[in-house]
Amino acid sequence: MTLRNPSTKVTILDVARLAGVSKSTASKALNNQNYVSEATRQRVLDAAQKLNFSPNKVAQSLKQKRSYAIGLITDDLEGLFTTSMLRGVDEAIISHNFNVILCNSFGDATREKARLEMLLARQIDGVILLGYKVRERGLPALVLGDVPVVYLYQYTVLPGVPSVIPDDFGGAIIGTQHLLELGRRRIAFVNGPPHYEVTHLRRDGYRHALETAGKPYDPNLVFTSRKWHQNFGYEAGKQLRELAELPDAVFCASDSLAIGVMDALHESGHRVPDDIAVVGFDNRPYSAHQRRPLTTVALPLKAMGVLAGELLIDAIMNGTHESVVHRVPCYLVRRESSGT
Amino acid sequence: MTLRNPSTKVTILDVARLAGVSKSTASKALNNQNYVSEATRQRVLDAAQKLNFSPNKVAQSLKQKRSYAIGLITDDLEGLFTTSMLRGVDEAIISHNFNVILCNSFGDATREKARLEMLLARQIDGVILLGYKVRERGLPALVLGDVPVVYLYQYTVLPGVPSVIPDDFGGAIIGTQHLLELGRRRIAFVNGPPHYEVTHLRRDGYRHALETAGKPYDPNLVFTSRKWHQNFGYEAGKQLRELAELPDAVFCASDSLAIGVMDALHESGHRVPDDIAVVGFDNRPYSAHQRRPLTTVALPLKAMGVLAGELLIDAIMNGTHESVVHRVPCYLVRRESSGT
DNA sequence: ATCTTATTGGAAATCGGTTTCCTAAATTGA
DNA sequence: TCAATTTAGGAAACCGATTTCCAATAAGAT
Repeated sequence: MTLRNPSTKVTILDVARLAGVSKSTASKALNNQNYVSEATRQRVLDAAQKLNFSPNKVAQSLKQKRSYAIGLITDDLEGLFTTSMLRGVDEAIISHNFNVILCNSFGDATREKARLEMLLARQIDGVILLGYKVRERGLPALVLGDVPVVYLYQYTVLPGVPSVIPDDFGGAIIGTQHLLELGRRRIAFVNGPPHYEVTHLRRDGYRHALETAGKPYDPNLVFTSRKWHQNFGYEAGKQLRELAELPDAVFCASDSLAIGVMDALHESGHRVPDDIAVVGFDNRPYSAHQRRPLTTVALPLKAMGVLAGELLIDAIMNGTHESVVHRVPCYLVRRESSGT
Repeated sequence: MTLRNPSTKVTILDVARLAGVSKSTASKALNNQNYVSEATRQRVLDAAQKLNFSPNKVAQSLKQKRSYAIGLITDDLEGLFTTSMLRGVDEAIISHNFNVILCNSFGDATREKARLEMLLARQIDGVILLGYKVRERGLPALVLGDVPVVYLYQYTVLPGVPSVIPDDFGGAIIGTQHLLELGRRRIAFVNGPPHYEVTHLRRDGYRHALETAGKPYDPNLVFTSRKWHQNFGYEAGKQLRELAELPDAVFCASDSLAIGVMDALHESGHRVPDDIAVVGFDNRPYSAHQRRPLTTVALPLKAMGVLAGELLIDAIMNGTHESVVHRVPCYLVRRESSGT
């Protein structure tokens, strides 16, 4: 495709000439500035329209020292969660006429530094650092000037830098309460590996919801699997079904674990949700398409992206930096595995 | 984070002054141009180093009329496939010192046009259109000037525009041959909805591989499901297990279908892969974590992204536009569901 | 009718680089 | 030794906008 498009080459000078005014007047008219009469403004606007004029953003950036672009560095572009957040960020900032410049650092500190430097050379107005892995603290401070930063899906201890993460504790409460409201009495909990912080938060939420409802927290009903994989959920499910008295519900710290648990229950002839209700956590895309579609506590990924984008825009426009950790509430997605 | 970073504000003039030369000489020295003595070049380089100088890309872009940025518009940022391709693109172009500006069009033509115009205003050097949905042909031609375009994961009929798609036909041959090589004789095929082009390509590949091996193509062994979901694979699996003589292998047109099929087989006590081997198509992230990890024909998503990036860079640098459809070969991922 | 004060619009500077063009010095050739 | 050529480096134009500053005109006040 090499079709000539004249509009690409139209400059403000062409518009000015057609309107019979100077470059500066044209600029003022186009930017709704004062000191230009309504009549000439209209002439300029008409001329711009006629020529299909679109200002060269590069030239604008150079003069205004604002590029209307933000950099987004992720350490894992293949991650399942990344994209939803990306989409949220894009949605939030595009409405302010900003754009995202995307980079993948592969979680490598050297590469991350190189990307940051490249982004700064492009005069980006802000940065979102999206990632799972813990970033070496202080690194961005080394490179960044007065460019605001927001951490997404990750904590930071840097002063003046907000971070946006899911409210795992609250999410676990939502999941547990859902089961309680359905009238379930003995609710087991299948947790992920203990070296993740989320596992503690989710278990605490489960416990909190139980105790708030006046139910005792029974450690015998809590299972811990070594990994997040479905296979480990299957193992947990096998343990579960060997309990003297089968619980009437299981809350799992992830969808993959929940699917494994359902698999084990199905194998032993237990019916989901009739005999035992199952609720997961994360809202993975495939969870809707299980034989028994999975009720789950969804991570507010898109909302997190939107919030991160808005925080950044706010910091750029109004200079507001607060090192607050924003925990975005999770929400329940009801499907068949928990009954009705 | 509002730490002051002096390096951001260093201009080439500062470098020139420190080196005791003019702006123009400094520029020539930094860009390895002729007409500058080795001694002064060294002085300039040293000065630049000392001041930690990094040229303002915006200013460079303005003069050079090249932004070293490409636009990538996707119609589905949440799609599971998108990210791997994104990563490939990023990897390919970053090595040429280009960056990706990312936009989501949600498959909406109006929005896509708006994004394209914004990207063009940013003086991007090329565009990758990534998407599932069929794009209204001619649209980009309307907006784009002489900016090269590459279609990714999608055909185009536009002249001079290359597209990069997976080789579904070849992939189906690979999957079928794998089963043949394992000694399987009666190989069934579970296909997706017939209104997709891939379903025909994949079935044709299956058929081609069979016939090349001297095996007859038996329509009774071919099942067509109405949707791609796992549940529809489960239904196909139920039909399959009611055949008078059970096949010793099933090749499925997608991983989700394959997982449903395995589910049905497990339910009726058939063992995978002992009684019947199962191979999927797509290599979805979750396929590795099934109770019986799924052997599958992987879509070369990252490689496709890399190729698209390289084609675009080539078009930008050397002006090579060919409207070729590049079919990138799929590859086999061996796991337990097909045995060893 | 005259002086002041807003309005309006243009000339020129600016952003930070690259590139063209020109001059002075050094080198080469006859 | 002197003209012709190369080489090195600087002055200035340029990319395409915005923005400051200034001048001309119109409006308002006395």
